[in-house]
Amino acid sequence: MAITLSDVAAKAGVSRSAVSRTFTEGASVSEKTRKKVLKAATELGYTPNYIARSLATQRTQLIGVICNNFKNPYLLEIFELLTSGLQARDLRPLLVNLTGGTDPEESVDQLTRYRVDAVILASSTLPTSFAQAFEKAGLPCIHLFGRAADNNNVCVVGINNEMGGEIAGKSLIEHGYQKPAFLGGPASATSTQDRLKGFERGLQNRGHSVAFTHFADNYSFEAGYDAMKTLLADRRDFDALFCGDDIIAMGALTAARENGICVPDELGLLGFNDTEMSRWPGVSVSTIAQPTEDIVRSAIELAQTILADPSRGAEARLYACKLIERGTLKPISDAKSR
Amino acid sequence: MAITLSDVAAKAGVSRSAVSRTFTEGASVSEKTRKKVLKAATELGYTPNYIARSLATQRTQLIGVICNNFKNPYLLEIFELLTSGLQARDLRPLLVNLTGGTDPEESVDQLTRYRVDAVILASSTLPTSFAQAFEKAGLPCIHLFGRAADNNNVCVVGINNEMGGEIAGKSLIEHGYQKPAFLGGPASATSTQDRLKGFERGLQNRGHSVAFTHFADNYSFEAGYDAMKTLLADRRDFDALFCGDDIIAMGALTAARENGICVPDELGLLGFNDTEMSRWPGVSVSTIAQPTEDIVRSAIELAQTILADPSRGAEARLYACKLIERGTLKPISDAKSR
DNA sequence: AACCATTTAGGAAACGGTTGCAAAATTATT
DNA sequence: AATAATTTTGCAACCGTTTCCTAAATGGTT
Repeated sequence: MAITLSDVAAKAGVSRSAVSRTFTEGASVSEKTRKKVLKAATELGYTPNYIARSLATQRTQLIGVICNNFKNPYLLEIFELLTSGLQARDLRPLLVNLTGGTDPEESVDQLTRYRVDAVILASSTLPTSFAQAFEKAGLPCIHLFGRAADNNNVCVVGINNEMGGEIAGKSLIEHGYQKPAFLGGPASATSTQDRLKGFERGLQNRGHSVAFTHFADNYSFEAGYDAMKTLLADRRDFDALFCGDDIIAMGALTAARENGICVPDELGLLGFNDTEMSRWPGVSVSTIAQPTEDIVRSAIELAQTILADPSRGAEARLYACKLIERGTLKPISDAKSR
Repeated sequence: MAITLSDVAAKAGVSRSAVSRTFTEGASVSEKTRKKVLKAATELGYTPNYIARSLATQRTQLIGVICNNFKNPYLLEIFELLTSGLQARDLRPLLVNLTGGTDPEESVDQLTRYRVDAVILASSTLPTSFAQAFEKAGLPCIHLFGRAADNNNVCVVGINNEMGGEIAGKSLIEHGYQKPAFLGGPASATSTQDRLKGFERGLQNRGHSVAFTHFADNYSFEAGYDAMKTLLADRRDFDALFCGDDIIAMGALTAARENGICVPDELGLLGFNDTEMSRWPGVSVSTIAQPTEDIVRSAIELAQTILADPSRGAEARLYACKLIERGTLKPISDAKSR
């Protein structure tokens, strides 16, 4: 039923090689035969079979994309960039959802079977060992938003989370808060760990320290909301909260308002990621922005580079992040801070 | 470098067929050879090559998934269900992002090249002609949340949008609103068109009519917010608003509050989809729920059924939807309505 | 017109599996 | 123990491409 190369070759009166070449970028065919082939191909309605091609070329143009948090709208922004970026380069995303069973072996197998050219790990909560499992299996892996440990051999594209935390700490103090606390994502997430570390440093540099640390169960509204409720029920003493993600900040903000707490006067709130939601009128949470677009683009480019030259070593590309001031921070006091 | 079937066969001292059979569900191999093969395979670290297998079997186990609105968090809920549902059945989603250039031909080509077994069109805004383009190309297509036109030959799994609209109309009246208006998604979306139709009918049945209709540019917070701002600036006369989606309702709600309008007393608000966000404390928008989980599961099952029996005709599976009462509708007046 | 340098074309062997078929091995039946 | 029925095995062809290699065609020089 399906039209193949041979059908086109027969109809055009040329060899199969000739047909193959017309559909291969940069192959040598005369203008005359190309015309003939193209004509026959459109008449027959031929579409090249990339599965067969992949078998012959040992390249699938498939990129495995691994995700594990579908509760965070930020993922959607990443998806949008990732999918459009990949397909603009003639690559196709093959999705793996890790929610539920987080077994590296299983997902490695899934993707190896399809011989994906590379894997993009789109998660800040997975340990570096996860990415290494892919490398070990011979799959080039790029850990998007991962931690750039110095001893490992896997590519990372993201930000310096410690720096992000430091900026957060510095900013809260500058905006006149005295007892800043930390509400991270899950304690096991490297992003949370690193942001906390930087946060502590940022506060110490200014002679302060973190009031307390608390971890939400995951990066979601609900987790942020519940965590804040707990903090308030426990009557914890704090006047500012650095949250591990905008969605957590959003949950915390809602809980705070429900308890009649005035943001930003009684409580300063800082999120992370500068998601679209944080910009919404009526929400307007101040946040630490990472250049998501640059990061995703860079990751895709890096993937291509590695494919072109597999001997290339691992590389970390870390971008700077910056404070975005919105409604959940009180204005910097006229004292000569800064 | 990569281990192949032949390597395993050689090591195990059996034929290539024997190895193939051990890795094929339900093929005939003796326990003895299976053991030998498995042993050799694990020692060598063999992983079957699904690309090669696909070429031989004419089945890729790939399902094309097409999306076009990454601004709506509802999509994330769908993704979660879709990806986990597919991989539970040993199918893999191959993503196509339609945002930007919405060219059917192009995406048909992309997916035909990879010989996906079927296509799931996850969008309520695309015309039915889009789905038909896939069918014409020989790709079984399931239009998730699509319109079930009676004359077409493509599968649809979703809800009866007219019925959803009718429930909305009925509910607004029952809750005591007098001048209900309609704020849909883009006017070109079949879901919006059908919901409007049902809405009008629902109102008429109770002796009312729609105050006016307005269409947001797309299914997004921003579009809902902007639309509401326009309506308010124009001093439109309405006391209830049926929105085409929760995210639009959310934008509208925010705009209304900014203008000091009291919801639900001065303005009733009704969303659609019962998204997680609509349940958030502090948001709590009343909404029309569709059984998303059932719908997605059903779509996947239908895909499998069609694959098993390609001669099967098109089929529409429409689910009922229902009102979820939350904070944006005033309580039903003690008058004897209902 | 004869020669050489370049392009272009075709044949055939991969790529890594599956599967129909016939032969071999096993098990069941008498 | 011989035979029949059944299961297991291996061979070889095939799935739809690419690509190396050699041969043919083309074009440019003298």
